[in-house]
Amino acid sequence: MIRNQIPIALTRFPPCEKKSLLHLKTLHRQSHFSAPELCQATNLNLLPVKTIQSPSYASILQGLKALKPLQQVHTRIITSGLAQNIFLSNRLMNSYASCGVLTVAEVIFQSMPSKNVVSWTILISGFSKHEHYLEALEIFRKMMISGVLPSAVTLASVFPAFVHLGMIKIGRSLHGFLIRYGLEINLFVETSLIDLYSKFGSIGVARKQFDMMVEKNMVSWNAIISGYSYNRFGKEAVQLFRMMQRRGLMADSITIMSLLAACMVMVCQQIVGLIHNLIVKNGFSNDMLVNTALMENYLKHRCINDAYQIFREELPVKDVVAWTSMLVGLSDAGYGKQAVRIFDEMTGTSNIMLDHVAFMCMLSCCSRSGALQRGKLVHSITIKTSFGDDALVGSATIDMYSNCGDLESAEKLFDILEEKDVVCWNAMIAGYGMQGRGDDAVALFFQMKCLGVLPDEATLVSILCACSHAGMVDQGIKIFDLTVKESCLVPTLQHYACLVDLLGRAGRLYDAYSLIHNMPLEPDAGIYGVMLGACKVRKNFELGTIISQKLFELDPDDAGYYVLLSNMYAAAGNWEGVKVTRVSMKSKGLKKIPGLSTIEIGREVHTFMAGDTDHPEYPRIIEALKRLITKIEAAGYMLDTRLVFQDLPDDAKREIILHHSEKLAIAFGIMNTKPGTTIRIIKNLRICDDCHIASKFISKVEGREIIMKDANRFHIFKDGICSCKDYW
DNA sequence: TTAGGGTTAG
Repeated sequence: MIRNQIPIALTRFPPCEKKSLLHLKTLHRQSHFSAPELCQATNLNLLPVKTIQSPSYASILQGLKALKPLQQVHTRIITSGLAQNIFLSNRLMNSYASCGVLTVAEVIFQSMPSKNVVSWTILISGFSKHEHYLEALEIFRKMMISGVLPSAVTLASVFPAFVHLGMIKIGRSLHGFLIRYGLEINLFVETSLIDLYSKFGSIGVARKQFDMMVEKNMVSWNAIISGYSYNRFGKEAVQLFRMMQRRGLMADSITIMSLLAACMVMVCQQIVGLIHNLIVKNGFSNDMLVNTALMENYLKHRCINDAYQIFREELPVKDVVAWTSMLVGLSDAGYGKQAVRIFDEMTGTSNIMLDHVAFMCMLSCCSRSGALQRGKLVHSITIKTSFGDDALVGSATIDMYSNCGDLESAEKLFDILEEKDVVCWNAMIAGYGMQGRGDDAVALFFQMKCLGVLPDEATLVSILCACSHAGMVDQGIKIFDLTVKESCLVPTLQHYACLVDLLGRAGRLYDAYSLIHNMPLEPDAGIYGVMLGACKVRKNFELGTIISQKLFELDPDDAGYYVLLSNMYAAAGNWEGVKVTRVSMKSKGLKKIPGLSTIEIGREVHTFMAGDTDHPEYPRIIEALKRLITKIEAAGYMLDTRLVFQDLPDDAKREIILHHSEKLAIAFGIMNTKPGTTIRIIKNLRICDDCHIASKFISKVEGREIIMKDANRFHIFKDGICSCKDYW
């Protein structure tokens, strides 16, 4: 209604521009007129230059957010000789900054004969809002040097920059500055401080700040709720939300996003449903961001149908984040096949603007599932879209090749990648490590250090694992000591677990045991688990029994440790021990994780489980496997029934061993690939001893290279020999 | 001033 009055208003106030513009300004506030429309309506170019005074320009500029009319007004201001006006220059800068044209804003700033605190603040806020944090801080620094006292608004504008750059000390000292100058009583500044402290992990200080605030608005409530979510205090975030509701405030989309982030760190599916109701009730069902976050929650809680419902129906327009979230969510929740479908849609259509995060996630999915062909496809797309030069995407690609066992491609890429970050080096070191190439891993580690790249926690894990798999005990210990001494790296439990593994695997069980007792950290179940594994490999059943007792005290609900102990008893022929362990496992309702082997044939990923007859080609696979076993038996393979850790008749044991998932996958691979083709298999657990022996024979009689990745490392079987040299 | 997807090991 009001919109229609504008042309009439113009005809009514033709020459008296000041009055008309003031009237237009009022109309503009009421009518939400867009800036270009308003500018056109004022018909600037038809009015004589001198008739427009600076307050009118200031009014026009206030609502101006489109570049073209802004440039027109700017030209007019210059020709009117008003360019030196500090008030108008500030407004101009503000408008250019809002349009994202920071360079012009900066030029105006530089050309101003005198600047006030508002001029500085506008420029700082402009850079900060457009995520140019370093530039924002540099201008702030110059402002302080020139002796201009920042206002509360200036500080509220620089705080986000400190937060994003993780500059905790300066942020805190500025808080002190605020108090000294009595600037802290400002809603904006106080809210910025809540965000600053919670992002720096001081949620208690943030909460104090929040409680102290006399005036609170929606944004302050959102800041503290998101602060709790960010610090993984899901329950507290929800509690504060309830408090907010009791004060009569309605949740906006930001509140809901923060609550959904809180649910991601809680194991409480019910709350997700409640928030879903809130979304519908408060009218956010069409919000893409809210829907994406809700979908992630359903995936996290494995409510896959609800997630699909949102993805397919509530998100008619999906951006790259929605696609990436769906892919990662499905993959993390263990829905591999569904994840592959999303993956294919992402690579198969040009409608999705893939970005570097999407590529990284896609490569990570391929890496985890060993899908080399799909990984190669993503690599080729990154090259075509010039994302290949990105250090982060490059790292993810190297990791994908390393994890899929294609070290040659990993090396090639590693050599040509110009910007190598620490993750790149880690991925390559881990790649060598997983294939037992300890010398190469160590050489690369020292090369990295020579080039000045600082090793991080993951580097140390990777290099220690590499030494462990290669049996390089002394070298590993030396690197551990050196790294801890030279860098500020504080070793974690994971690092000690690697050391225990390094010693234990090499048979130095008592050194490993003494390390557990003497290390500066309290040992956890993970460390004892590694130790138990070493006892099993080294057949030290006495020590193994002691360790397992400790383990069951610390983590009584992990089925893996029971299986390990039971297998150890079985290997020693202690069937009573096996029985007791199995019964105790059953009484706790614990189930062994089934062994799974996957193989990629063409673009299909096939998964096999021992004794699982679901595969459509199962009868053919079994026939092929039988023929294969006869062939390797003729070559000297002898099936060892002692490896079945259950008290069963020999025939039954033979059946079990013959139907292990690794063997099914190998037989299927041979059936479906041309002679001579390399067979790549991924197993989720440690490869079984019999399958290890059988694979060596198969590689020889079939003339095939078999690359098998198990939970620990790669085994490359060729001509009857395994790359691990039977040390794993 | 508050809010979405993030590569490395095990």
